[in-house]
Amino acid sequence: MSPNPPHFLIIDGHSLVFRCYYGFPATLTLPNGQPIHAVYGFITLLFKAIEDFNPEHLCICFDRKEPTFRHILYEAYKAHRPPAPEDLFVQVTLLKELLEKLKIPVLEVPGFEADDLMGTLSLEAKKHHLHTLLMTSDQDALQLVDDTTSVVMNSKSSLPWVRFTPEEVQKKYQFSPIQMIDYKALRGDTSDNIPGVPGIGEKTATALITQFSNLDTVYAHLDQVASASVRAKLESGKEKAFLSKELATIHRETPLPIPIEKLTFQPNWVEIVPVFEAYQFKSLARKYAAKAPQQLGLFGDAATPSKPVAEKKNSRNINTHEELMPYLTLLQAGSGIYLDIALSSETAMQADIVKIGLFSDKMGHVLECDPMLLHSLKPLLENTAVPKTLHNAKHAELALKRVGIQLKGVIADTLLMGYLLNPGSELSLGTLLEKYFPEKIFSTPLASGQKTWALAELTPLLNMLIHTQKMDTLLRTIELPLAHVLAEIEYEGVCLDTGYLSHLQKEFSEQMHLAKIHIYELAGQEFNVNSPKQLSEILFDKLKLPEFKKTKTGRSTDASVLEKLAPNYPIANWILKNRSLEKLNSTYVQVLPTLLHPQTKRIHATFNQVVTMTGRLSSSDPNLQNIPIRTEEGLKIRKAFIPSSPDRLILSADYSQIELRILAHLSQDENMLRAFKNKEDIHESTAAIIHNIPITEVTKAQRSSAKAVNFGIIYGISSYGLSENLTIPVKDAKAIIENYFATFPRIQAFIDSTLEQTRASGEVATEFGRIRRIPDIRSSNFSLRQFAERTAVNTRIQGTAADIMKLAMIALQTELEKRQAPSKLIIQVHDELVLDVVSSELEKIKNLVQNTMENVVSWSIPLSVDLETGHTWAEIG
DNA sequence: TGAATCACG
DNA sequence: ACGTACGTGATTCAG
Repeated sequence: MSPNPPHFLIIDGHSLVFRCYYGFPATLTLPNGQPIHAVYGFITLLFKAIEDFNPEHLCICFDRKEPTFRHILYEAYKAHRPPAPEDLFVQVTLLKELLEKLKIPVLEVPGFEADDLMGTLSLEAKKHHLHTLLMTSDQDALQLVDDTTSVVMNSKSSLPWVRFTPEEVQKKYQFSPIQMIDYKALRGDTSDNIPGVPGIGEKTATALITQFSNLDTVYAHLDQVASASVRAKLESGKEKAFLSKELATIHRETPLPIPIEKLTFQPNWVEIVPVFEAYQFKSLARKYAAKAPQQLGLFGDAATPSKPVAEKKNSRNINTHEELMPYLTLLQAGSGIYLDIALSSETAMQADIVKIGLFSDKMGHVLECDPMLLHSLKPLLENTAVPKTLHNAKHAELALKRVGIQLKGVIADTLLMGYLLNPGSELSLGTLLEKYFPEKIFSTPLASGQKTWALAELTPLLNMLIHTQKMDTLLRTIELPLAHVLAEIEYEGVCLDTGYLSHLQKEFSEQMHLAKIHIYELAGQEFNVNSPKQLSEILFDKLKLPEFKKTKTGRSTDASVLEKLAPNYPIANWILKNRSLEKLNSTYVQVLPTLLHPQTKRIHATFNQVVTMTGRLSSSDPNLQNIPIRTEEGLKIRKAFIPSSPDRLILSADYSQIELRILAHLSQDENMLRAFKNKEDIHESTAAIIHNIPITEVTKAQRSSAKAVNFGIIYGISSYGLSENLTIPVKDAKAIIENYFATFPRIQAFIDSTLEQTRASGEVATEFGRIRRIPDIRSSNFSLRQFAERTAVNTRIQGTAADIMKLAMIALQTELEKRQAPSKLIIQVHDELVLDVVSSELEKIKNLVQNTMENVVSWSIPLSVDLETGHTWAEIG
């Protein structure tokens, strides 16, 4: 697909080759043994980019070894950078040779960096009415972004590239591209050895730029800087700041030895393919050999015509209301549609709908989306009687809901089907198509028109596979309805007390500063406490503290080690303190306010339904399932989560001991069943039974050890694991476990029969028929087999609990909708549901939530739910 | 990008 | 004799 205005693709050669050097396996070599993986990676990505962006102009820029004006300005520029590996240097030379053979324009100018060339070329491009794409992973280039210039970076996710427009830069960094320079001037850049203002970090720099907009204004209004310490740092670092600004500024007046008109590239495959073959780039040679006689086509290899090629003839674009109406009438009366809602970005809460693909009765259509057209589709999309099949209906539902359309009639979702059939694997539509129809040929990524066709191909097969594995009920009564519940939760979002968070930020920073003073004092020097490597050198080499634990690469400094050191060495305590604050600060305090949605001013996390191996949900951007609760400091973060208005409250409802209750039900252990029926404290009862004493005589230590064993059972117990957890000798742990199984023989039997079934079938299933394959259960490798055994036991319990929670969520959401209750579900944390409740209906909602959650199944044990209400999520009562 | 670390259930 | 608790996601450093 060619973008509308002609494009100029400019590549930062060293940046890309550096990435490829680390990003591609170093196994590829020339016949003489010379590694060539970085060259191969570079060429692969280059041609991928040419395919994706179809640029009219192209140029690869390289740095030169001669000093630049920056070195003259500042001796230390790029000084502390560790030298690149020798082998990388050789590959750069090989790459330049290859580029010459391929007739790809290369540009380098002595005394200037690739950045300066890119800046100059992009400016030049404007005069020629070209849009510029700068491909680099160097953040410095972001300062060049404007309305006709964007930066393209490699991405690990499903999309190969991320494109930064001015809006994207603003979103990510909170300031405009040009302010990037002022930001760097303050903050510095360790990798280039740009000093910045000493003591000013990422956070302060961002705050200053947001307040004052640029460096000059900061210094013109120093008196307005709130913090006295920051003001002092700015004053003493003024010279460095302005020097840094010069160093960070890309020079856009580089003399160009070649006119821009000459920097073009039209691939001549007949010439290029033999070059690939000579370098033994076999897959590239094969890929482009097919294209040698013709230009790049939508469906790739034309020598093997297959269904999509035929389908394409049946596909047409609809662009006007008049074209759409007769077709709509047909669809309303038809047997159902395959639907693809294409969005402008991955995040459905922010993206615009750009295209809609429809496929029915072997006819495919793609609508270029505008608000009018979308409105015409509303009756069809909201019609429950028109069955719809999508890939990721939750995503589509969310995007449509934002434009006032409530998607209804979803009867199948290939994403959810793929997940049930293969939890834990990659599930994009293209991947599924490749997996289930390896013989079909299609372009990657799938074009809009192909997506609905892929849905139509995949759905019958996936349905059949779901049916043969007896997961129809699981799909239709749990996963499909849950997708709707999650869409509602994500759409609703959560409110945040940002004023409180910025106050917390100050508090944490002060405490961290204090902790660092003590650490440096005790260590006798300053160092990066966040670097496990530097820390272990200080602790174990310099201070000669005892070593307790190793990691793959060195000596562990994790919390368990530091806790062992703490009684004798105060530095360990300060490090622990600093670490936990650093964690809370960087993961939550700093990040949460930046994730507020620009319109709703709420946090809209994603609740992912297709990630885990066990059937649990996961949450991301942000992860709302690991908001702190266990420590006093952590709990302060939970206080930032507040109801959406003053007349509302946060209601939290959590299942009490759901996993142990499931264990009691599955094992039918009489003692455990009785304890739950009698509403006893399960860990205390366990201790009483183990020691054969009355419950009233159980000591705290006995209870806590019984608790560890109970958890151990859920995790698939091992004597070593228990010994680590209780910090006791392995043989003591072993004795405890043996005694436990002697006392609870049914639990031993439950584990044994789980393993037996798993060994027989190679898979384990929850009570609702969710399947996880455990091939390693038959492994001859002891360690793998043991791991598989623990996994099998745990999955049966954890997965069943996840299924129960999902059922409860669906039942609850259904009832809330039926009542048109203003109270909303906002968060799920595995065994806990959080609601934003209108105070006036609090009692009604509390009853509803408790009854729904407790009665979702009627098994041998009662389910029990604890409710708590508060003005924040921190359970302040 | 992988390893180490740590937040949650 | 083996070598470790189960399931997630985010941040940081360093290559």
